[in-house]
Amino acid sequence: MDQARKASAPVTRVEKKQATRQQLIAATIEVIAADGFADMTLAKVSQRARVSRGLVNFHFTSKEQLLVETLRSLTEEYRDAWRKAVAKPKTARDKLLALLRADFSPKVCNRKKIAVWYAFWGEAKSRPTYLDVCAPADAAFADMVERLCGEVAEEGGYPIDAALAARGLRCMTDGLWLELHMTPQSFRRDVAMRTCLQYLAAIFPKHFLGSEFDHLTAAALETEAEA
Amino acid sequence: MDQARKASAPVTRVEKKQATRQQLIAATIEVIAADGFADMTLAKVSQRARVSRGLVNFHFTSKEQLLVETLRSLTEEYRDAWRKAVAKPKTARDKLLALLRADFSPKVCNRKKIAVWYAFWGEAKSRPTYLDVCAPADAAFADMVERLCGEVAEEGGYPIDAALAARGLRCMTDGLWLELHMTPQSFRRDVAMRTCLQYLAAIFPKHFLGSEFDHLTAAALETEAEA
DNA sequence: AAGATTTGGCTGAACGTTCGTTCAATAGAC
DNA sequence: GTCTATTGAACGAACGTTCAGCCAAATCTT
Repeated sequence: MDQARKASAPVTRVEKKQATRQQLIAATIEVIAADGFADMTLAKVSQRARVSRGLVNFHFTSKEQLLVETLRSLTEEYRDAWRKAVAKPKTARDKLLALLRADFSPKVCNRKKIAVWYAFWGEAKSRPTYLDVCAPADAAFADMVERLCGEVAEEGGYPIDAALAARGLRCMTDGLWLELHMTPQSFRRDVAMRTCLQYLAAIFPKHFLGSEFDHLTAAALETEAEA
Repeated sequence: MDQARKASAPVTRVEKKQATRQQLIAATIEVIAADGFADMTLAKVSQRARVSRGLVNFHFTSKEQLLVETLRSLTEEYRDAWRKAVAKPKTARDKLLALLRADFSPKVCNRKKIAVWYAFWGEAKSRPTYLDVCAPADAAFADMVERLCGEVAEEGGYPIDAALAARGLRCMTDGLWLELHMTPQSFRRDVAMRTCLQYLAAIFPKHFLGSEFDHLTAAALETEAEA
């Protein structure tokens, strides 16, 4: 039954439906990144997705739900990224490094998606639905960072508060995302990584004080695929 | 000519005009904090400011300019706050501490105003006018933090990159603001302060490793005047 | 000093536009 | 032939903006 189908060309109806649905979400991300949350319009979304004006209300019950599903898509992509990153390494130290690398990887950390994240965050207080979508994932991420910092702290016997250290690291990465959003010309991935690494090296010197800095100027971090 | 006038009751026409202008900006902040940027409406603003519907277009040429002036007001208030904080202490160490205390003071760091900040940041990419308003002030703040970190680093002869340390501190405070915005129930001023202080103590141990932590649990930090 | 006149902040209704949503008609996959 | 994803026109609501009129403060006149 299951023939060999490429992901590029959906043939069955349910596949096609799911494809256009994803297409609409992708178009929503592009429109928000380009025009902002307030000027995001279903007409613009349908135009960018190359579909008719009324199709959005067929796939999504309302504009609001399209936005919720867009945020859900972003949240899941981010969660999958850091879960995959943290799965490979063995030690807590290397897991933390992988987490940072994932946080600044071009797939999740590019101007377009950061703009959409901040657009949603800007509306978060007035629309609790958005919080319901991403809060569990954010809490899971915070737990993971705190657990890893706790392990490293225990290993090294550092006289610091691991919860505070984890909070500081999370907030620092969020702030670095903000720098990419507001002053992209002054943002560089390797600088962002080194900023976090200097912090980690200061609180966990035995684990992070080393030649790690040299690796991160490598060209691998500089490839900026804004797709 | 100049009679003794209280600031509470403007009598002359120009005073009254300036007062209602400020009233409209204050109402704008409240509406954005309550309903979000996308649902902010001139009707809501005029209703909250207790003025008629068409008055906004008398004081401001358009809705867009009302928003720009609101952001300008917010930016100047924040700039004045950290300038005043940094003026009193003598040493770079104490100036940094005062900067942090100002950053988390209830006057600038409360749910309402943080929500408005993030609302504007969410629209920053698509409306460069907003960036023009706050970019100079942000740059001045960044310069100040970097200068102070540089002084402390030189004093202590710490083997770290002062620019990276300053960037890390700025991003950490921005991220802590985001925490207040997204998960206000898990935010506490003293915890935010301690998060930053643990960072400073780690990179500048001779300057910030001390009994500073105890002070910050004082009730003075806990007074949350969300006005 | 007091009335007369001008000035300017302020009102609220009206207008034109834009947006989200609905729905009958259509075309292509099953 | 049936079902369903898709179209595009149409509708109603909501929004930003405009404007003629109003009233009190400021200025001028006597």
